[in-house]
Amino acid sequence: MASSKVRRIPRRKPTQERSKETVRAIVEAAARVLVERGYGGTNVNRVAERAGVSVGSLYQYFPSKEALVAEVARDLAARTIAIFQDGVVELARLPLEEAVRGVIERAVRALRLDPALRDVILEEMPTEVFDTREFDDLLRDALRVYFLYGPHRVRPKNIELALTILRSTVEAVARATSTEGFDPEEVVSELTHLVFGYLR
Amino acid sequence: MASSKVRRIPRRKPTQERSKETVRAIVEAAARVLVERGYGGTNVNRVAERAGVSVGSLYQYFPSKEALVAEVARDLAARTIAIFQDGVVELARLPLEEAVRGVIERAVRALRLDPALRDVILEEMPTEVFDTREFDDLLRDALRVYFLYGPHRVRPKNIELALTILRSTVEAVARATSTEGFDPEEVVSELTHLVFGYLR
Amino acid sequence: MASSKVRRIPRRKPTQERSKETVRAIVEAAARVLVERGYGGTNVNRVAERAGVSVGSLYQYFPSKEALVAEVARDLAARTIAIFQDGVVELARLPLEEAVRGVIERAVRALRLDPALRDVILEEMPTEVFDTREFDDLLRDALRVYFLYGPHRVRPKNIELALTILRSTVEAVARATSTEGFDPEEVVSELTHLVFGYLR
Amino acid sequence: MASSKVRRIPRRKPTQERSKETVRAIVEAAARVLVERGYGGTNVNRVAERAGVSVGSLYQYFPSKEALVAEVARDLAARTIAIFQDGVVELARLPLEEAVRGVIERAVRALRLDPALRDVILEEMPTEVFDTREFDDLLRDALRVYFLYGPHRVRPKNIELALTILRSTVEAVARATSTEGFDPEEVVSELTHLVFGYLR
DNA sequence: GATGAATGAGGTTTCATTCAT
DNA sequence: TATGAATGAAACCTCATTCAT
Repeated sequence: MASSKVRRIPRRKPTQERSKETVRAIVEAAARVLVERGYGGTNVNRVAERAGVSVGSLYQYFPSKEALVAEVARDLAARTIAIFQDGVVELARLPLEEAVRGVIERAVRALRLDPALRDVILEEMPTEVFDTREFDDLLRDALRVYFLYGPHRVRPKNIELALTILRSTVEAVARATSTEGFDPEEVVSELTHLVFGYLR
Repeated sequence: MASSKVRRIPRRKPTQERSKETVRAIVEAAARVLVERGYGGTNVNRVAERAGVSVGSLYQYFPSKEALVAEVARDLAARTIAIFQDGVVELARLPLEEAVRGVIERAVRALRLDPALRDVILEEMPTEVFDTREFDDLLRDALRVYFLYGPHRVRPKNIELALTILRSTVEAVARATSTEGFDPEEVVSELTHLVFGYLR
Repeated sequence: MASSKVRRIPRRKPTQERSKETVRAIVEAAARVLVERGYGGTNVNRVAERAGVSVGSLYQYFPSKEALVAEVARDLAARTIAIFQDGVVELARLPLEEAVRGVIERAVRALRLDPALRDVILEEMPTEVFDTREFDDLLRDALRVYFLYGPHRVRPKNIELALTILRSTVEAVARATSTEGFDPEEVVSELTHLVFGYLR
Repeated sequence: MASSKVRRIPRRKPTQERSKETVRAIVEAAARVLVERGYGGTNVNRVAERAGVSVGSLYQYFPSKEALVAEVARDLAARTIAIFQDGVVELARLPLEEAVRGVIERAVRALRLDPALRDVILEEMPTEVFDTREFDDLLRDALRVYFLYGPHRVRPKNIELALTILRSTVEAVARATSTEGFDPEEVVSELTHLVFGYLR
């Protein structure tokens, strides 16, 4: 039970160049170890060794093992969101159907970032450490535009259910097709079909 | 990672009545502890105590902790599959669209079984311990009938991709709507819409 | 032939017996290590090794290092109090002056129990771990009888101050004379003089 | 432990003004941290931070943690002794009884200096770090005058025992009455009574 | 001189597993 | 068969100390 007693927020902001490098090395090492050995096979000594620093250094920047893996998760989430949001402003100018397709496209591209690490984070990490709500909400909100701007054309009555269905569908399909050898463009096309087919 | 060194198959088949009861008590206790404390908070002593037996007894039936949690997962999978397959014979006689709806209905009903335990198993348990491929394949195969019996009506060209999409969609939606307060009938309706909308 | 069926070796040591022995061995080992290496030089591995058990066993009976040293302190306190209270009933029948002398005698005898361990406990152990209030209060109460039963003969006006003075004096003197080579009988005589000289 | 391997004497004498300030800041910070967190909760990083200097600077003036806390203890002892010895010359001119009272008065006043810090030093600090013998001897010597200058009036035969008793009594009472709300003048009066009552 | 990042030995604690009874 | 005391490897974390900048 690592639940509530453990600090999960970085102890200090690294101000100097050397520190930043060390922090980056630690987080990267942690990500690699997580992918290679799974959550259970990851321990702070292994991470420190892999990062080429001492455990002491690791603990100078992360107050606990949980804080470290949380940072790895936070980092992946941030990069995921960055991809998702890249060029999202331009979508507003496009016709609605292209906008939705743009949202799906970005979701698929974003979730193709480091699927192995994502798997470890989502499937092995204790739930308390990190939750994916931020990206989920973002995706939900992005899909919501369809309902807001074209409500007359939408078939589903229960909007909340429809949003839950669409959000989980897009995410699940994007993830399910990220590890195996599917062509992302094709996936986006099919997902767009799926979404419009559902709404009409 | 204790992955490959550990036996995951029960040491012996319990033949006597008393043994069966003990095994059942242990597996149930393990399931409850897993839900209550998460994978990390579950240990064999806790499970044994909860089951009202000694650790020694536990190890008489399960050669390792991994074997025990694998059994919990296997048990949930078996019960899930049982629900899914219940009345599946009758579906063969129905018109295709009703058959598909029947498949979705069963999938939704099956995945509504013990969602809390399912979450722990899918989201916290080391991947090696158990994989869900069995149910995944079953669902995939069930949906495949649609392609086999009515290929002329199906829009997607890439059958494997389509199957992957449908399988992950049905499962994701069923799970996403199982913990929150959605009406299963409505979920089935919407999912059916989704599937047919996608295929046409 | 009754001979050969008779067990000559006990089938088992009663399990509670075994545990008690282990606990006793651990507490005793801890006391010895504390005396030999001081509080800072005491660690659970050292204690376990000295007790001839594993760390695991130690943690089966004591949830933390603190709990262990607290038990050592508690144990010494209990033995101290036992000596102090031994024959205290008889004192009630004696003339008051002899009763007071009896109290002092018992205090001196009690505080001569394991002075080296007492020193470590009182002078190196974090205050939170254990406080000596129990014995202090006992001694204070015992001396109080003098004030209750012979108030007319007592000089001090401020009873609380007088009790604080007497209690700390008796304890300090008993401890100061326990490690060096003073004759306990002489110490008791002198302390009795001190107390009566103070009160008159 | 670490007792004998560690330097306990300052690395260098601070000759410059700035250095002296730094040293003072460090010692004061250490004293405050010791009082606030106890011996176990005190570490050099915490002290350095509190003093507003870097650990590196701290180690420029104190070769080890032990040397630092020893300096804190030494400092308190020096200040204690300074108070005790203040005006001690005048006592020589007074009648013996007033001289003894003067000694007691000074002891009580001296031991009322920073009782919280004194408690930490005496009750939590490893014995090797610092011993209180200096002040003890001073007090013992001061009380000895009574025996030297007026031996005919003294009741106790065993002078060493009597000195041990008086020294430990005065110190224990002074300390026991320093933290609670007792009037120092009253304490001095009572202690004087105690001493004379004992000697006669 | 001053800084504070880095070190790593050493401490506490957990828990899967064994085995004598 | 059942028990549960015992084991000990392995994990997490701290903090006195050093040293490049």
